[in-house]
Amino acid sequence: MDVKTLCLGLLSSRPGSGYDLKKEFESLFKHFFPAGYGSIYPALADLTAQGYLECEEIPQVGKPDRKVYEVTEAGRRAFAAALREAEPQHKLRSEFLATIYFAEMMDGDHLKQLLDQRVMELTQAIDHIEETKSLRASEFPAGARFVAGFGAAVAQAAAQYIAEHGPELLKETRQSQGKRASERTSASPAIETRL
Amino acid sequence: MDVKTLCLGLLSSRPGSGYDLKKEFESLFKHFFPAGYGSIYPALADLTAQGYLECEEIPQVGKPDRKVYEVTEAGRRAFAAALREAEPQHKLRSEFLATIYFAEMMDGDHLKQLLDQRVMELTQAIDHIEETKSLRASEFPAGARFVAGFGAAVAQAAAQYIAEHGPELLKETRQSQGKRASERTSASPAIETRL
DNA sequence: TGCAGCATGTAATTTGTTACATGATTAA
DNA sequence: TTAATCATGTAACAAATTACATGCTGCA
Repeated sequence: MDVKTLCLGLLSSRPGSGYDLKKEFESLFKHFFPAGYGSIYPALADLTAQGYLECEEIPQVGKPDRKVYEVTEAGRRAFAAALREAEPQHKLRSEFLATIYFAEMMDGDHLKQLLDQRVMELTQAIDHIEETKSLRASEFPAGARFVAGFGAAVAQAAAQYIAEHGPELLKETRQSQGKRASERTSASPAIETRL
Repeated sequence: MDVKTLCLGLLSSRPGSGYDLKKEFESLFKHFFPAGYGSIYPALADLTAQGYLECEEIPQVGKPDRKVYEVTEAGRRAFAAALREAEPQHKLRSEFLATIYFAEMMDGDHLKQLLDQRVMELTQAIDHIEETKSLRASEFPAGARFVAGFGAAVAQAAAQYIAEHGPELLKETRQSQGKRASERTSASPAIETRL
């Protein structure tokens, strides 16, 4: 399951352009399957070359022709097959957690800032989900509702965990900070930060 | 924050080989920052070339020399800087959610199987976290505890959500399945499944 | 006898991100 | 006048995954 397959799936409900798809990705998949133009446009070109999409070019003034893609019968079958076959992965790559793992090597202010930041992002994600739900209320099928609810529930749990355990972490690391400060060698300015 | 940086960070606590690091990744970062040998070995080579690590080769019989890496002072500073600079991302790519989004196009049995599978994986993840905690109880610093707790809390919430809302989803899609079956065109066998 | 664990690495491939390239319209 | 929206794409780059390549030891 990649961006290509997802484009095909979205176009199975209704035809649309690459630009439209990008917006769908933003509103529907933003938090668990983001995609940029750089993935979407090539995906559409590939799918068309494979005969899974057909493209109608609608001339426009002042902007590039709008290319509206529509699924072919073969495309529909291919997508159904992809859904059937899928052994769907759930891949997380969290620099946030990786950083926090090293909390004891960080200074307290920075750590606090990271935690606050993350809570804010989670809150925003929840708001975004609610917003999408209400904007699209009329056309929100069961799968979409489930997924949106899932995202909100998980984000809620994450935010709650940070709120509950963040202060504790801050306290614990501040103490080891103190210890470390006295052990500290000389100050070391101007370090390149990129490895 | 990439595999390279993380290797440096892990080696800041204690020296070790690529093989050792792989095991650390498995026990500590498995669920939010997995890494294979294919990323770790090149990372160690790069870090050594940059002067952030030093390598001691310990001859062994029957197996390749064990290469034990140790952080240099420059490496320590570089890692501290990386922690300071980081604007850590939290990236999720869930084929699972993407697939579920299209629940209505799937058959009920398959959908149920996907949900059950996911719950099982989440349960396993929670078990794995508990196991790691108890195995390493003695050397589990504040950051590690926070991260482990975070993972468990979020996985718990996810499993709970599926348990609570899965049946509902199954019911809703089974109905539209019925509708769809009557609308269905001809049977279509032997479809290539890879796009 | 066979598998898991120890131990290293390279190379090809896949996938996606970021930057580049262009340019009109409309609302604040 | 400045930013956002509409609208398309390519090319270079980054990063990680997968497959390949090798081979001993110890346990069941």
